[in-house]
Amino acid sequence: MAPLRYPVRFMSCTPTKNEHRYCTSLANEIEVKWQQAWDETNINKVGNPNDVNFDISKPKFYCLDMFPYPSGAGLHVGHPVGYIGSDILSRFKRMQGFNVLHPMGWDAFGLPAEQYAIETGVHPAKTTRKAIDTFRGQLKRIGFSYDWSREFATIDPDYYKWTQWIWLKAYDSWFDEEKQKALPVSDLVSGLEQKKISCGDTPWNALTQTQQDEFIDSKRLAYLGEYTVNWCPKLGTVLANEEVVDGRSERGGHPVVRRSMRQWMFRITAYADRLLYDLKGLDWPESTLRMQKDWIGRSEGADIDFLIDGCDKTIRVYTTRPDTLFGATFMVLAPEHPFVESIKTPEVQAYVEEARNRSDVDRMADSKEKTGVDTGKFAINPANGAKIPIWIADYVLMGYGHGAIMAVPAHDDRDHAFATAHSIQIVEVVQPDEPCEGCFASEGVAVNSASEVVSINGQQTAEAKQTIIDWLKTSGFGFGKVNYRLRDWLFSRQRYWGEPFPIVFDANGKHYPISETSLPVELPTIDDYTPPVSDEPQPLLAKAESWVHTTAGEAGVDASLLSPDTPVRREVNTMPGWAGSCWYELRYCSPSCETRFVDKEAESYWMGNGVDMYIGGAEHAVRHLLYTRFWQKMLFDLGEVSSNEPFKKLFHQGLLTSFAFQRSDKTLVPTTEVEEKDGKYVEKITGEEVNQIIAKMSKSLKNVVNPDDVIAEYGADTLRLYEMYMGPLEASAPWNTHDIVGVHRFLQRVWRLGIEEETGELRACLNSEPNEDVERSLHKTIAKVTGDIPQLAYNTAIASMIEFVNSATNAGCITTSQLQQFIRILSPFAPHISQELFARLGEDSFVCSSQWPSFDEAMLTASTIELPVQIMGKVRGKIEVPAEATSEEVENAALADERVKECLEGLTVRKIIVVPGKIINIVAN
RNA sequence: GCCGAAGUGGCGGAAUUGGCAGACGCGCCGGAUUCAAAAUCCGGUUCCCGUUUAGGGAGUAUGGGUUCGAGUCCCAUCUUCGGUACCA
Repeated sequence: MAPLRYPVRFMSCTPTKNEHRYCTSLANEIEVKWQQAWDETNINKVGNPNDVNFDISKPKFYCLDMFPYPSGAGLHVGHPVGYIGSDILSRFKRMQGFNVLHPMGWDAFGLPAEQYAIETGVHPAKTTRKAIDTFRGQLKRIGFSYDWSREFATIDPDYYKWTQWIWLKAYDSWFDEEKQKALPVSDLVSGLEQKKISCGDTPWNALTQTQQDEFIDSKRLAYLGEYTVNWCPKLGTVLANEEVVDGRSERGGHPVVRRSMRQWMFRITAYADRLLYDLKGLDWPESTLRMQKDWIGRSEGADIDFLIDGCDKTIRVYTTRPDTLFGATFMVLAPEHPFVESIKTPEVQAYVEEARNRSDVDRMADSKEKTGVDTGKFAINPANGAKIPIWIADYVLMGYGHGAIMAVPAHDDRDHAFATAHSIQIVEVVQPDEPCEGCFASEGVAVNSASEVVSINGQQTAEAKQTIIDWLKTSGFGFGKVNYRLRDWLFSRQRYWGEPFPIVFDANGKHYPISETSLPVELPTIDDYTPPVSDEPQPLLAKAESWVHTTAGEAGVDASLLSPDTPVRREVNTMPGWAGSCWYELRYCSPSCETRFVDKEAESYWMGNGVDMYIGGAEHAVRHLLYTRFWQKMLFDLGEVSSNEPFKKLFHQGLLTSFAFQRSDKTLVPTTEVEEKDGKYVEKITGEEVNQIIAKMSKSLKNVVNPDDVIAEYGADTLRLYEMYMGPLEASAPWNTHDIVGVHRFLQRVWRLGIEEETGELRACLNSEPNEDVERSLHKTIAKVTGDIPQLAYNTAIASMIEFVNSATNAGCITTSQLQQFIRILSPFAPHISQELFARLGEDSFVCSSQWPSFDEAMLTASTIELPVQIMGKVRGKIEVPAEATSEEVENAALADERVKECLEGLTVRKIIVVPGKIINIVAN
């Protein structure tokens, strides 16, 4: 029975008495020694513009990793992939003379710690701090060159003080549509007072104080809005759509009700256009730009008002196809549409009730089957006066457009399915240019689209749209409209473990901000983390009663807003997990600044045109990046930061996968329950054959590899090298324990280039004359690595270094200077072994502070080159020519070649193609 | 369904603008070293035919096309992965 190939580990070297070989124990010894030395000398600490010894004339490079959520389980080998990538780039840039900002911190608010607190009563801060210590220890052992003096966690009061401060900024700002930017609320008020800004039909000074407050509140970038949530009274919490299955909580199966709650929102939709437009200037992966565009979802169309038959009300719909107005044979309202309340028939009420308690996910799950109910009411098509029935159906969503549509069954798949299911009339109004099957939803020529008031017959779709929009405008039935899929951002969470909102409510429910000087609003400690069971949504924080109920003065509300002894109630919702990660890239510039969220000068130096390289997983391609961009733009508008976009260049590292095993019914078998038999994988217990598949590393699959184990086995340098050698950094690749030994052997050969293994002394031949081939190979390798690193093409850079070491090994000698240069290009990848060899070669300084080697262009080309000769596209021979040979000389040399002559016998040469330096192709028949 | 990315040896992968397909590593095979093993070193390793050699043929998911020449460009199809999900 063969042993299982995975996850059994292989010893890199058998325990040996030879302590001078680069084996497990020596690697670990070297690594720990230098890590301590780097720590003690603060070698990776970088200053700021105003610090002494800071050379501001050097170019800057801000290289940022997406900071991790420190889970209790610690790191697995997938975590460091991106970090190794950014570390290599940072080290390379330092050696090239850049000031490099390369920080690390912790995205530390999060659900797991709160869940754990609920189960065990341990304060989330305690759990989280412990996890951070574990993570930090693991990261340090990999030898990353982070400037640890800049480390912080989002749960630090010193940090979330400023998260709260930024939120207050948003609360105190509004979006000026005309100027397309955020401005302080005070500008809005003075604009209203000076009548430069209108607040509707009633003049500003005729409004009551309450009306004025309401108007202002309706303009704030951070505002209170109504939002439908999944409330689970039993769990005492709001659940995400995916956590609700069939109207019950996924965990525990408790009933979930959908209800509207007043919650803090961000007016991100105001920035939709800018968030979309500014994508143009970003050096980001194309796929991520695409996803951001789709998420924002800009569309052009028209708002159209339909009169209701028999009353003077109208219902507004949004459509991207105003040209199909004549084909609108019915109207559909979302169940939550305000007009629905006025319809009291039992069928409608039953349908609405049922739809309300279906989550969005459920509604979409059975999207094939279109349910709905007829209201019995009619709307009037403004184009032709036709009476069309009004239906209610949950395929129309309240959250998009106006929650109402004009249904054109002939030219929309969903409307078509609905009309077919409910036997509603279908009228064709667009003719395809070429005949087609089924429902025709694209562009063509308008037909059946004429009435006394407007006609578009014969017009192409684009023209027809414009005609209808123009007519809508003149007739007053509507207007052209740009719409977005993006919605305002729900920023309240009914959790304990998050940033508290710096705001309080008086007895009337009116809100007052806490003054800047009283920040941070710290989380109170509570004894019991079990959520309150209640029908009325009550976040966990509500349990801290003495904290919640306080006075304006105690809470820190400015006395000019509210008298200090006024009783107030604190906001008991907290901010979502995204909050802390929306501006952390700014804080790293000056993490201990006490007077500002970021020191102005440090910010403009490091963030001048955004982060130069941001590396992280594609799973954050939409939300984190969009939210951070939004905060950045807000702060930019308010003059707080110098850059309009936070991340100039973005890179996604690939997912590190691992082997897992699947039964024939596709259920998964833990790796430990599988063994290899005659080249097949079988489940130990049953003996059944299982399939080897590639899957994410996860606890449940028991296929997680811990970096600590790999380091104990091979050392951190080998781990780093292996993870970078697996394939392109952006691609996913399966972890294969087998392959690690390859790069470990490479390091052993590197070691042997300099060190006599028997004695541990430097090799005698280091003082010999340089070998010409080795010298050429070195220059080629320096050129290759220098070119590959900025592109993060580490796998090919490593391959070329392996080639160099192989050729130097074969040559039998290398000079001190050659080895020293090679060590410098190796050092970003394998910093420890490089440092050790660097020191042994007699250098006092650190290799990471040395200069990046240069190469001689002239050494890259050989004096003679070998060219393949093709005849009719097949290689038939090779010729050797001087590198500078002319096409004619090359041609003659090719025709003179014996082997070529042989192959050309009996053929007539028609044409000869010479590609200089590449190939010769002879066309003959 | 829609959008995006990708399909290359036994495996991970290389091939910068169309120019010697399979660099480099793993594994495997053979050899050296060793009492033996491990480790290390050297050589070989896409497949098929040719007993060896010389050589020949096929080959980058599939089927077509453009070109002197295609992994690379164009069209169609299939598969896998990721994102998204009735957005009117």
